[in-house]
Amino acid sequence: MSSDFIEPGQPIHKIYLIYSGWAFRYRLLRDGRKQIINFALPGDYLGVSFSQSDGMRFGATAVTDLEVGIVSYASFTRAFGERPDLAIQAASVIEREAILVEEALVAVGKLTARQRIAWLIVDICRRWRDAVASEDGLQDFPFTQNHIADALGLSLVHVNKSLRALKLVGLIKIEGGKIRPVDEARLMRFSEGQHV
Amino acid sequence: MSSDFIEPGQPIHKIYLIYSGWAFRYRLLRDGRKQIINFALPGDYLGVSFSQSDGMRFGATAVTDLEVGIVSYASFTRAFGERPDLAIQAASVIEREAILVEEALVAVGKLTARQRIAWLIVDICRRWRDAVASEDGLQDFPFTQNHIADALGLSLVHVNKSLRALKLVGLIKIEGGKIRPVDEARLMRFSEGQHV
DNA sequence: CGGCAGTTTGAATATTATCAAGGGATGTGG
DNA sequence: CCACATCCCTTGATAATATTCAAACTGCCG
Repeated sequence: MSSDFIEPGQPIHKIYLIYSGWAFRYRLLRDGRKQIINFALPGDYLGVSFSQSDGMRFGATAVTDLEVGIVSYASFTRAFGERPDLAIQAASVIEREAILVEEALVAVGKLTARQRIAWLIVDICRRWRDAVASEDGLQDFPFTQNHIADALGLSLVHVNKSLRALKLVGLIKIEGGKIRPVDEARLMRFSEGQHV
Repeated sequence: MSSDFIEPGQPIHKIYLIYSGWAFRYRLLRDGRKQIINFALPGDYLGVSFSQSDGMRFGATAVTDLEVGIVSYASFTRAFGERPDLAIQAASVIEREAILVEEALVAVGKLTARQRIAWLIVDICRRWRDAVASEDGLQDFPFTQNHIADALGLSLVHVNKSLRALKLVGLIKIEGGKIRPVDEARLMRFSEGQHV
């Protein structure tokens, strides 16, 4: 019961647009470990691609219940014949996602465990605000510590200890199992290595 | 004398196509460290983008002497009016690069230092072969250990020690300061965590 | 020759992973 | 309703991995 809706290696046939809920895109290693490439929230697309390949290079898993729009890959491709400007839209989608992945690479490559976690929380909150425009900010941080570990290149145990440390210094709260930033600006500065 | 030809933060005005030579794309952290996002070799584009932004999100540095083709961003944008199919080409360029970055994220997130280095060498060799089609394979691995460190999220010292370890077990050679794979298939298996 | 960029090494330290175990909440079948 | 399983979180101890610091060596070039 892995709630995958895209399986790595499967032929490409659909593009998904998330209406509500959370998901993530991941790649599998040969030994079964997974690296989460990015998290997807309402407004994000999954599966947009111009390159023919044997099958999906990644998998996608639902984290919560999900409402999605689905476009068959065939009609996606066909659409460019009639409305070539759509290609630019699609390219923008790919590019936006690529920028996210680049930022994840910087975080995983250069930041400490605590900074990475801070970065992820801030990034999720910012994207939630941009996409859903709730002035309240993010109500529920929907990921488990295991998700965080798989996304940030850390072990589950170390994620847990780092979260407690962040909580201890007052950068985050954990209420009812849910992570919340206390002061997002401060958390962001911390993730950028400035003293808090 | 940093040989940057794209400066982070500068307004976008040009797209580069590399004819010959090596370069890399990087992001700066606030404390001055840099994360190399990807290496670029002949046939690779730098600066292709559909999203308006205040300035380049990354910098690009020449590693060797470089021959490049340059297209102004204005004419790049204009071209889509006349030849909308070009948008698909450009999107493919962005997507291909995004795939590289995803693979780097997996390597940095999940592999040991030695495996990361092996992965990078194999990746560079493969792309060289695909782009330049020299049956000889890569003559010169053009990067310094510092470049490798900045690309893989490792310290210079650790890169050095890992390289010697790879040399010791016969996975690579270092001749005249140049790194070369001994057996690329074996190196690839090693980077994937299978016993060599 | 002197300087510079790149590489190499050892020692001490810090960060992170692994192993092992247990706790709390939730759900399901008997 | 209880017994059991499962998933997620938590903690401590130990080991592996990587960083930092300091120093020195190399080849090359002006």
